[in-house]
Amino acid sequence: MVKVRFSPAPTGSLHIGGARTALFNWLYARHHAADGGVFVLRIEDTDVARSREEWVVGIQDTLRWLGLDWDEGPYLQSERFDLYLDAAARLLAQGDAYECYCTEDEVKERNDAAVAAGRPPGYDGKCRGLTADERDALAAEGRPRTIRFRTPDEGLSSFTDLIRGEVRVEWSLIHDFVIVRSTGQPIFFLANAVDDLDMGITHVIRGEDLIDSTHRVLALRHALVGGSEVADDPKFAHLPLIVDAESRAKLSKRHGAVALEDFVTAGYLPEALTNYLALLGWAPADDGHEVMSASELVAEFDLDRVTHAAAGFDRDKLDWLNGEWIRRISLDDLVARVLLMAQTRFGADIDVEVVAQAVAIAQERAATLVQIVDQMAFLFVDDDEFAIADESWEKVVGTDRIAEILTAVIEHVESCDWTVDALALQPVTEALGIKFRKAAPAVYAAIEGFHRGLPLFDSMELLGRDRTLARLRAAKQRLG
RNA sequence: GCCCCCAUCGUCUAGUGGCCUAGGACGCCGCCCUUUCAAGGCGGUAACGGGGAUUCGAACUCCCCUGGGGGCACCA
Repeated sequence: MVKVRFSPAPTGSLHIGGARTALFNWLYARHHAADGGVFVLRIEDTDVARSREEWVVGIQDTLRWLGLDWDEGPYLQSERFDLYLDAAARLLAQGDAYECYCTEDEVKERNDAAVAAGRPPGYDGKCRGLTADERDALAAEGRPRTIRFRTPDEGLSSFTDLIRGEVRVEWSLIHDFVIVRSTGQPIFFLANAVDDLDMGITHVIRGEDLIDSTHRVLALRHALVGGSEVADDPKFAHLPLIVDAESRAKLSKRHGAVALEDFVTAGYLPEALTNYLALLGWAPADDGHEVMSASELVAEFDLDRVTHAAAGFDRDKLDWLNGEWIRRISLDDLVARVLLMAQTRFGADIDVEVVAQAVAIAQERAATLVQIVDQMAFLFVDDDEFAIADESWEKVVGTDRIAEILTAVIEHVESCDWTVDALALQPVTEALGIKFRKAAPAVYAAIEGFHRGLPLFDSMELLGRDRTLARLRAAKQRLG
């Protein structure tokens, strides 16, 4: 039996790290389809103040875009508060939890004092031994009340991580923690423990940043179950974190895109993203083949090949993989994906046939969808709005004998029969004694607006003779 | 400060005591192809953090150091 869950907090859009966690869960579930292989989506929105409906929706959209379909859910923890509060009441009755009347500020103050005195921070257990009368008195003062879980004072907490092996820590280092806020809302640890139990989760696959919280969740689970039914504990697998390849620091906006949505708009394919993300912290047994489809990944994925060290996110390799995937999907498929972007950018009325032809040429050379759209832009810009990019114009002006070249090319295009053969410009510049490779950037820029882009023949054909001529003349005129 | 985790080319990684004069991929460099640039083909550069120990033999096992990361909330 295999049942996993991806449980994001809807406090922002799905980012690279979350997507990788979701992917590994999904891969694991699908790989173990024969054993049930259920993938659950659970939204952990217990922090009502920070959670937002739009993120709940956005995360699902992104998961769908990635092709990660779930079998159960989405469950919203905000709709299951009763369950958690019942559990808290039981823990209270069992004596595994107690009511705490310390305010947030007081706890913080005592914490700071402890640190200043060289003692470790953490709740000091002040309210642990409160009598019923003392509690009533504190409540009568109108003090806020939280519920804290009572952790053992000594001994060792340990669990076996599928990736890291035995993980142990001293209980004395884990202080009593809040499981129900003063607002009456449950906290992550509680909801997490209750739900994993209730939903019968068998494997918890998540980021390494959560490894230390595992002890607390497990203690809660055991208290809830009554005794330590360790045999029924889910198996844990903590994935290495994804960091910025350059700085080795946690991935953040400073290092470029981190939200999956940004990669969508930047023109990456879900096939490439899942492929790349899978390779971050995992490698197939035969690491000679890296371009892998989702189904290949599913077939080969397993937790025992997950690496241990933090993985650096390398945009260059993603770009390469994306190009590989652009070349692998069918032309029709690629056209469909590019069309939407192109229409948004150039207008809904653009000629689909022209788009299709441009895509066909770009497919074998581009790295991203945006690059493809960029490269066809010259076809959809009105001639009176067409302008050569500054960067390219500088190159043009810097070209030797540029006026001569443009003049010769214009004359040639005017007099040729506008057939593929007649479009050959190489002899034109060579008649001037100039190698075409020297003259090329200027001609490209004049016609495509950029000194790098689609092949010249095709571009001229797609543009048509009149517009080609108009642009060449405009470039010559701009030279003065 | 305390606790935990981690450590092979710039990056992702293969490697589980001899097959390693350490393999692949991205990047980078060079060449080829070429109506610019790309794409593609071919080739090259480049790593076991340091010190002990175990062993006939260590990238692989153990210890220490160093370095990096994570955690210690009424966030998740």
